[in-house]
Amino acid sequence: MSENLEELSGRYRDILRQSVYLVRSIDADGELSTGQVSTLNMIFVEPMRVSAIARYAGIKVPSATEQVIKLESAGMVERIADASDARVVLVKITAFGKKKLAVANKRRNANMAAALSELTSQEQQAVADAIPAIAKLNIALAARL
Amino acid sequence: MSENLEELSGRYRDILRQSVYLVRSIDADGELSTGQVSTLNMIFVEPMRVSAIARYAGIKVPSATEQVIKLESAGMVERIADASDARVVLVKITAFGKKKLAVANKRRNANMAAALSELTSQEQQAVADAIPAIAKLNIALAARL
DNA sequence: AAATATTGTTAGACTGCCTAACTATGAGCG
DNA sequence: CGCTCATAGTTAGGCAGTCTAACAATATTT
Repeated sequence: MSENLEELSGRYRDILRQSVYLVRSIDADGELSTGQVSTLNMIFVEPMRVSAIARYAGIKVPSATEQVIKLESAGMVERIADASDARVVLVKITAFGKKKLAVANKRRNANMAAALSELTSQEQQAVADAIPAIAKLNIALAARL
Repeated sequence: MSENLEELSGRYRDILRQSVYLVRSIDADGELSTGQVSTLNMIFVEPMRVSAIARYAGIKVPSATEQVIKLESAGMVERIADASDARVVLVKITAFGKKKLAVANKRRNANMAAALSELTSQEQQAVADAIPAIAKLNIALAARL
């Protein structure tokens, strides 16, 4: 089993690396970068701290600050104060940001759906079945950081 | 079906985005960057052209040239001429490069294998089963570029 | 009240990607 | 043959996104 896991690790890492480049390339010509879409998705429901954004995005706080500044100057988020702690900056999505995000998500999902449609239904099912396992795998990976 | 695909697209993109930052973070403290490991893996068996490296890595030729130059100055690859076409540069891994790659791969695979070992065998199987489908999906994505 | 910790920003540097322009070689065609 | 066009790779310059280190402002602890 241990040997199988080593081998599976290698193959999974390969496919993942490939996916990364492809998704980045395909998303490249949009108005919003991948990181911006992630950030907007994160704060869609409720405002988040800069530090929380950094943690969830897997980047350091100064990098998150930068992203937020860019989004703010584009009018897609606003920085609001936290009532209970004056050090904290809460990042809130604006109506304009929601609109932009919807467009970006739609385009990205359409691209992915078009690619998925070229798979057989068995293959689509295999991808769908793997998602919960990958989610769990990601939690295990995150714990190793 | 179309609606299912949209939904699957969103979920798959989410999980992928998450995976990307996790793998990047986990691999970060090694001596070789992710891109360098990819390149060395590609040319492990036989030398490849710069253009082929670029294509497989999903980057442009000048970026591949850059990577190759770095690997060359680190002594991990050498550039050799193609006998049948003087324009072509073949990139060949050196013994030192193989050694470095083995270390990097071992560490990366160990990290991944440790995470995979926390999954049930059904979940591991689901990941393994999805890999061919994702490979095909990636080809479909690549065709949209 | 003072020392320490936390939150976020600023400054400066680095990596890795891009496009555009260039050199050198090969291929097609009169 | 020699001209034109295509292909392979490099060089140059620029940009986005990340990092660490140092800082300011506020909270918490002692």
